[in-house]
Amino acid sequence: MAKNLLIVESPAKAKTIEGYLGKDFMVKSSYGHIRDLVKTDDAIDVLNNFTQKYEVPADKKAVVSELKKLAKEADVVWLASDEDREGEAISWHLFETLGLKEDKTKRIVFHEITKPAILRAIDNPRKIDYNLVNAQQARRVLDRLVGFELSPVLWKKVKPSLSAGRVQSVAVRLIVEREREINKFKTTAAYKVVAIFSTGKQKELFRADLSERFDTEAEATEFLQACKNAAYKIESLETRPAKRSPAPPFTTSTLQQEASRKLGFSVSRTMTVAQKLYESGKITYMRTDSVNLSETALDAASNEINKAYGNQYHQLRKFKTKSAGAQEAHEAIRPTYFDQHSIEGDNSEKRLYELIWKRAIASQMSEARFEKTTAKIGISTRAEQFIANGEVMKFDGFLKVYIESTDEDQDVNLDDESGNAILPPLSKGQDLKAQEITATERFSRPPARYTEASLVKKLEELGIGRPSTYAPTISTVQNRGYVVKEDREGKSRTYCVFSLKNGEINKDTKTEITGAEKAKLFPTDIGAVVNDFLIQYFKGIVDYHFTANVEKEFDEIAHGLKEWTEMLKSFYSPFHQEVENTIQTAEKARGERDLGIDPASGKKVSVRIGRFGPFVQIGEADDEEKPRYASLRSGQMIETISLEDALELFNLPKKVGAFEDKDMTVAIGRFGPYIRHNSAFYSLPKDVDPHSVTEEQAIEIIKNKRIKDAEKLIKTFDEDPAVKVLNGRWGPYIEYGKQNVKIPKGKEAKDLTFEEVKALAEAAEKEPKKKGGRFAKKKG
DNA sequence: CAGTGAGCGAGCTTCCGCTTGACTT
Repeated sequence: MAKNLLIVESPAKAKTIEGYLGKDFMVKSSYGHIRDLVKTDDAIDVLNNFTQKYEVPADKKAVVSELKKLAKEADVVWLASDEDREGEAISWHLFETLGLKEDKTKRIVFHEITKPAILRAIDNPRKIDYNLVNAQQARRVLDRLVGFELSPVLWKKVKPSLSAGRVQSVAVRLIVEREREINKFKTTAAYKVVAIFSTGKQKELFRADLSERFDTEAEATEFLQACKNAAYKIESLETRPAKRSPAPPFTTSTLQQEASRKLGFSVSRTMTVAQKLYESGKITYMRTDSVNLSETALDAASNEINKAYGNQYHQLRKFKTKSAGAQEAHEAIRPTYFDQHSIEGDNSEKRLYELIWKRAIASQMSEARFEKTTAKIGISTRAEQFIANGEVMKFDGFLKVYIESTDEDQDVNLDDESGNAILPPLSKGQDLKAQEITATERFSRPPARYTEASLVKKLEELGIGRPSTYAPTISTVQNRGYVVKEDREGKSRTYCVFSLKNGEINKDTKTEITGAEKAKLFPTDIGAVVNDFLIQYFKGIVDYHFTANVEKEFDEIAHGLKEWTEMLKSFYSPFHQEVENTIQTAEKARGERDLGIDPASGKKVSVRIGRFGPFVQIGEADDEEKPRYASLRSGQMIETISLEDALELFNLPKKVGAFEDKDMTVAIGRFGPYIRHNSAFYSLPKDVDPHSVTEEQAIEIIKNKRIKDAEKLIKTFDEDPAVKVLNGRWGPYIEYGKQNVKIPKGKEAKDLTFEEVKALAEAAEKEPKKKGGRFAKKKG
């Protein structure tokens, strides 16, 4: 039996460390926290110094009983959870739950999983830091109090099953407020002028931008007129060195951002793939806020750079974290072995690994050096100048392996073509010819909608959330129906281009698509209503700085400067009072908005949230004639829908013809337009306008749907035609009434008899639905 | 899913932060 039991949080980490230590050590994992507050409302006794009731959740019982047994047999138990607030609390919970003895327990910490770091830690054990534990308890209790007192207020005043919390409610607020900024944004147009100059020599053409823009068409054309007979001359020429340095190695948040931009991964996909890489020993821990690399890693990176690129490419760098809330219990995310430039695995694993490898290697490489040239070109007839920028790379440095992208790279930005071109040899005073000068109408752009990754970036800047919660938070706000991730089609708009060529000015009108969005976060009506409600009644909680402020107090607790129960008391009593007041005084929030009067009937038109989502109502409940209702379509919101668009929703359902002796009607449901035929539903393809569907189109759509359904169908039964055996995404299944039943292995779907199908369905109904893990998806 | 939108009311929902597999129509 091992004399020493060492407990870490992650099983993959346990395996690695066991390899570093001798057979005297058994290394086990707690799988994160082993206890949590009970799920009920009596988890915290607020009248009695916030005394907490903890329990070991069902899925942790086995871990705890195994650890308990091993701890009893060991001479010394080493608590080696992470060195941060949560890690310290895990050690304390282990100490309490496993019934450890003070004199047989040692607390150790390390920030990197390397042999010297582990051995050093074992040589320097300490005691559990109860100040840090108290800071964690304050954090945990505050989050529970906020979440479990606010959410029920929403159930009463808005809608059941909603939720609010310190983190999620701010995430929703960011998205709601960004959407409103976009809605109220006023686009302005200006003319941007670009010239193509030639030196006179063959093929020596380059581009230069005018230093100013023109607000009106008249000013732009006046400028081009003046250019007709102008002479151009280089008035100044400046060349200066420039350099660019590599970014630090990845943290969770920067990995999520870069994987989103470069690989198109969602935040959760990045984490799933990274988890696989971590478990197979290819990268270090993937939930980290640290940009630090271990000495071992710095050496390995240095060796690899010298070997692969030469030592002029190596530059030792130590990065400091910029994010305020960082706890830095781990290293930055880096490859375990720098000499592995790529790995075996599936495609996404390979790509993510390469991204991590490149970023980590580049962070230890020398800067890239450039020579930047700026030429200012005078116009004989005008005061403005054209400016040409050129850039020549003198030494590639870290750019040999890695170019960091930015959010702006994703947007199509026609204004941003300037910069890095190569200029021909130029000299001061040189005369130039203008081949072509164009003045193009360009529009100002509203702030960008959040992507999952840019929301994570913003949350991290505000110090809200932790590496382990960024991905789950994004799921939560979507599962609650506060936010949707969607593509939206853009609108086309026209713009003018004036060009001066061969002494003539031509006007051209072009069209472009604007406002198209891909995988962006949009608020829903319920998200907006909940947000406004929280801002009205709980301004302090949804304040962008609330987390940062309480974090300061948690830090004081951690340093022994503040009593954790005192901190909670001064927070809780005014907060609880607000909760009580709100329950007493607040009206039910339905997000109602009046749109005006329906010209056809003279009745009031309003929009609000109902049981089935947002809808328009014409007329009022106490009118003699009943009000008429229609659901809003996806993409329409209460706060932005126009009277015209709202009335348009009532032009349907509409008969479009008949097929097989039954009428076909087109209508718009919550999930978009559809055709109803013989009590069946057929969704309209996205490119078909529901208001102008023809009979032929409708028949075509119905036929296509039937063909697709027939392809899925394996068999039906004479005994009950509603029962079907179908081919699904994960193999064959039975559709029996409202439930779908999986077909057990070893059964051929096409050989099933009706009796067998019935038996399977009934067995499935009796069997209580297996619950997934603690993280199984819940229905939204 | 989609057509609806009254009202009653039992019983339920909910937080953030550590961790992995189990699970999916």
